[in-house]
Amino acid sequence: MKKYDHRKIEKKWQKKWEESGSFKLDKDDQSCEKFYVLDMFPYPSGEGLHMGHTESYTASDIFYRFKRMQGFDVLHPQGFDSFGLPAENYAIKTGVHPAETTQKNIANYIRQMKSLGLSYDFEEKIVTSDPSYYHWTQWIFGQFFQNDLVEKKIQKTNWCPSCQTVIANEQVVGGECERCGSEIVQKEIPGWFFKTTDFAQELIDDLEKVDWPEHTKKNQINWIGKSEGTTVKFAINSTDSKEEDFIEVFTTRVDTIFGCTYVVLAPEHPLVLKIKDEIENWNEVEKYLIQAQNKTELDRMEAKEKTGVKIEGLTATNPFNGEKLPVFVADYVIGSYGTGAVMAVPAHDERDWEFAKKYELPIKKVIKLHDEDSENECLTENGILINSEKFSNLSSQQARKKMATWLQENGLGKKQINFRLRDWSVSRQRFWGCPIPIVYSPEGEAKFVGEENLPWTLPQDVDFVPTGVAPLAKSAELKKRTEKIFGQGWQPECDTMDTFVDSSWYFLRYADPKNEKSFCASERLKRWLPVDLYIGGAEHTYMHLLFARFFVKAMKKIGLVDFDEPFLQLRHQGMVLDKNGKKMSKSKGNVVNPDDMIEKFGADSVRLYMMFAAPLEDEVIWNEENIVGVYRFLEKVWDKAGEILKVQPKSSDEKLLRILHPTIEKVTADIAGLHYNTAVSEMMKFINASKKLDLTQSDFEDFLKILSPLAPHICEEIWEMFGREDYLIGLEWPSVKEEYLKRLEIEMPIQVNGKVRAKIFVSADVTEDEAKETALEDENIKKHLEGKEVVKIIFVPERLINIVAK
RNA sequence: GCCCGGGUGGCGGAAUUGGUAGACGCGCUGGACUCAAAAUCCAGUGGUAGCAAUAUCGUGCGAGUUCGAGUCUCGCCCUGGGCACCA
Repeated sequence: MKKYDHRKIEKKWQKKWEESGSFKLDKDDQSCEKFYVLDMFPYPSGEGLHMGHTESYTASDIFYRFKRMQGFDVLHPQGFDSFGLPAENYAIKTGVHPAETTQKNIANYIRQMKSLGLSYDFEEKIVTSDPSYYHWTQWIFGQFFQNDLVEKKIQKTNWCPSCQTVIANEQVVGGECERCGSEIVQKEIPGWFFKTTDFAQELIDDLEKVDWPEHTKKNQINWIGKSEGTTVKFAINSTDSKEEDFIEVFTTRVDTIFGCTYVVLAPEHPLVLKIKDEIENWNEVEKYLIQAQNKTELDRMEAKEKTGVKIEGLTATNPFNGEKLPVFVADYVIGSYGTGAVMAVPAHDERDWEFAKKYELPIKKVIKLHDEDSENECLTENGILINSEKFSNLSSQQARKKMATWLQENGLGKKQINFRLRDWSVSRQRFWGCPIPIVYSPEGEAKFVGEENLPWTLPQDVDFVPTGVAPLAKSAELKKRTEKIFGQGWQPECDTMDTFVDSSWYFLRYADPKNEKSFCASERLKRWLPVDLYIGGAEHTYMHLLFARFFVKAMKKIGLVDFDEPFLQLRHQGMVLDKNGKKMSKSKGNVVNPDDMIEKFGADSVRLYMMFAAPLEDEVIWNEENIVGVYRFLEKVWDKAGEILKVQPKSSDEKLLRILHPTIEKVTADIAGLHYNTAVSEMMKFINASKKLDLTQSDFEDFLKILSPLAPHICEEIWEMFGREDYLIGLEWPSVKEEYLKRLEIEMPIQVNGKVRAKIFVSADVTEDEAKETALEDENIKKHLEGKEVVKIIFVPERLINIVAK
C-alpha cells in the first residue's frame, strides 16, 4: 500500500462530491427532521479567504456532516455579502467596475472553499449584489415603508470637504480623512431610518428565548441600554421671566435633585437658539456652538477634558426648592439622548463632578451611605436622603417613587423609559450598494417605486470619482427611467442602503434562493426557519445580530414571518493568531494564506488542526510546527487501514472494542456540543491504542465514520479502498454497543486525609466494604495510618476512597 | 471609566462540573534502524531530593468553606478584547 499523500486524494474527492451531487438537498422533501446550520457569509475581498473563515466554516461543515449522518435533512448554505466599500474604493482607484471585481473575487472564494472540502451547494448560493437578490431587499424595504417602519430624518455625517463625500466612522483617523488627510467636518443631511427603537423592549426580552453565549446576550442588552427615569421641568427665569418656558431634563436619579447645582444643555438643544436674544454672552456661546458642531463624534468621544460655556442671563429653577441655578451649554451632553438636557448633581455623578471641579461650581451631598467605610459609589443606590427637605430620611428607592409621583401630580414631569439604542440610519451616499427603491414627486413627496418596478436596478452609467453628490445622482439613465415611469419632474432617490440591510435577511432567502415570486415561499419558511445553529465571529455581537433580530421582528409584525428570533443557537469562533499570539494583519505581514497551508498539509490536516488546537470559542494560535501532530495521526489511520486490508482479521480484539465504543460515545457527545478539540484527541487515543491489536474492517469502518466529518477526504479514500461504492457522507452514524462501555476493572486511588497514598485495582462494581477492606490492607496506607485513628472513610463509587484519620 | 473574557509544565491545551492535576498534541532527552542524516519505531519527560520504593512542593497571589478545591466564597495582582461622556 502506498504512503498517505493528501495531494493525490483531496482534489479527487472534491470533484466526486460535486459530480455526484453529494451536497444537494431537496428543500421540499419533508420526510426527515430538518436542521439549519448557518455560517456568517463573507464579504468577497480581493485577499481571499482568511484563516478566521477557515476555522468557522470548518466548524459548521463538521456539524453539517454530523447531523446528516444522524438522519437529519440539513440546510447548510453559503453566499456572499458582496456590496460594500472596498470594491467601490478599488473602482475609484483603478476604474475597474465593482461588479467585475466582485465576480472575480467570488470565484476565488468558491475555489478556496471547495479546496477545504466544505460541503456547500454553490448552485444555491446567494449574492447580495445580484439583482435577483436585491430585488427582495428592496421589496422588504417597500413593505417597511408602507407599514410605517421607515422614516426620513436628518442625520449627522462625517464630511470630507476635499473628497467631497461622506466618510464612514472607521475611515476617520484622528479627525482626519483616511484617504486625503483633510479635516473632517460634520454635515447634516437627510436620510432614511429603520425604526429599530420601536422594538427595543422586545429585543431585550426575547433574548430569553435563545441559546446564545451569556456574554453575547449581556452585550446586546447593554447596547440597547434601557434606563428608567423621570423627566423634570425646570422653569426658566430669564431677565423678563417668561414663566411658560421650561428646560425639561431626563434623570434616572431624581432622588438626588436637591443636590442639583446647575443645569446643562447639549449644544444641539433648540432652546439655545430660541432664546438667543436674551443671552448676554451670545458671542461666546455662539463660538462654542460652532466649535462643538464641527467636532466629529470621535473628537467628542476622545475629549479628555470636559468643556462648556455658562449662559449668562439664564437661570433654571429647581421645582422642588425654588432654587435658581446657572445653565451651561456643554458637549458632554448629547442632543439626541433623553431630552438633550441634564440636571447636574456633581456630588453623585462623576461627569458632573469633573465639570463642577473645572468650573468651580458648588457640590452638594444629598445621599448618606449606610456603610460610610465603603468607597463604592454604586452604593449610593442604597443610601438615605439628607438635605432634601420633606424627602430627607427616605431611602433612595422610596424617594425616587415619591418624587416622581409629586412631579406627575404637579405637571412638572413624568416617568420615562429611555433607550441608548438609536434608530438605524440606512442611507449611504455610495454607488456599490442596494438602491433605495424610492422616488420623489415634483412636490417632493416620497413614494415606493412599486413591486412591478423591482428590481430597481443600479444604473450602469455612473462615474465613481466623488464630486460632492451621491454617485447615482450623476446617472442620466436613472433619471430617465424615473421620469419615464412616473412622469415629468419625478426624481429618483440617489442613496443606496447600508450593507447591513443586505445581511439582515439573507438567512431567509437561503431556504428559497431562486424564487422569483417572493422573497421566500411560505412553505419553505415554515420548513427551514428559524436557523438552528449560527456560527460566526464575536465581532458581530452588536450590529449584525441586532439588525437581523430587528428584521425578523419587523417582518413578523407585518405578517411576513411567524417566528420571533432568527437564530435559536449561536456560537462564536475565536480569533486565529500567528505563532507569537499576535493578530494577523497585512501591515504586520504575518497573514497566513489558507491556500498555502492546504497545499502543504492538505485540507484534512488544516481542518483537523484548526479544531484540535483550542476550543472553538477560544483563540487559536496557528503554528505550522504543531500541525505535524495531526498529519502523523492521519498517517497512522492510513497505515492501520492498510494493515487491515492486508491481514483481514477475523475478529477484533475485545480490549480494543472496549476502547472503540467509549470513543464513539465520547466523540458523538463532543461533536454535538461543538467540543471538537477533545473529539480529536479521543480519536488519537484510539488510533494509538489500536497499534498491534486486531481490528476487523467492519469495526474500523465505525471509526472512519466518526472521523469523516472532521477529515472527510482521507476517510472517503479508505472507504473506497475497502471496496465500498457509496459515499461516507450521508451514511448512518455508528451506534454504540453498550456491552463494551462498562469498565471491568478500575484503578482506584486511596487517599489518606485527601492525599493519594496508594492505588488499587478493583472490579468496577466493587462494593464499598470490599473496597475499604482492600484499601486498608495496602502497605503504604498502613504506614500512613500508623499511630492514627481512622475517623471515617469516604467512598465515591468508581472514583476514590478517602480515609480520614487523626 | 464601563462591560465581557482569561491566568494550569518549555509551548497549545485536558480535567466526567467538588473526587488521581497535566489527557491528547508539539517540543525536548535517551535508545533502535542508518555509512550518515531525515523519516519511523521504543522509552522517558511539572519542580526538588533519592538508584529506587517514596517523600515534598505545585493550577497568578492571599485568606476561607470542605474528608477533599484548578473547580465554590471573599479580597488582591496581572492580562486580552469590546464600548465609549446615555444623565
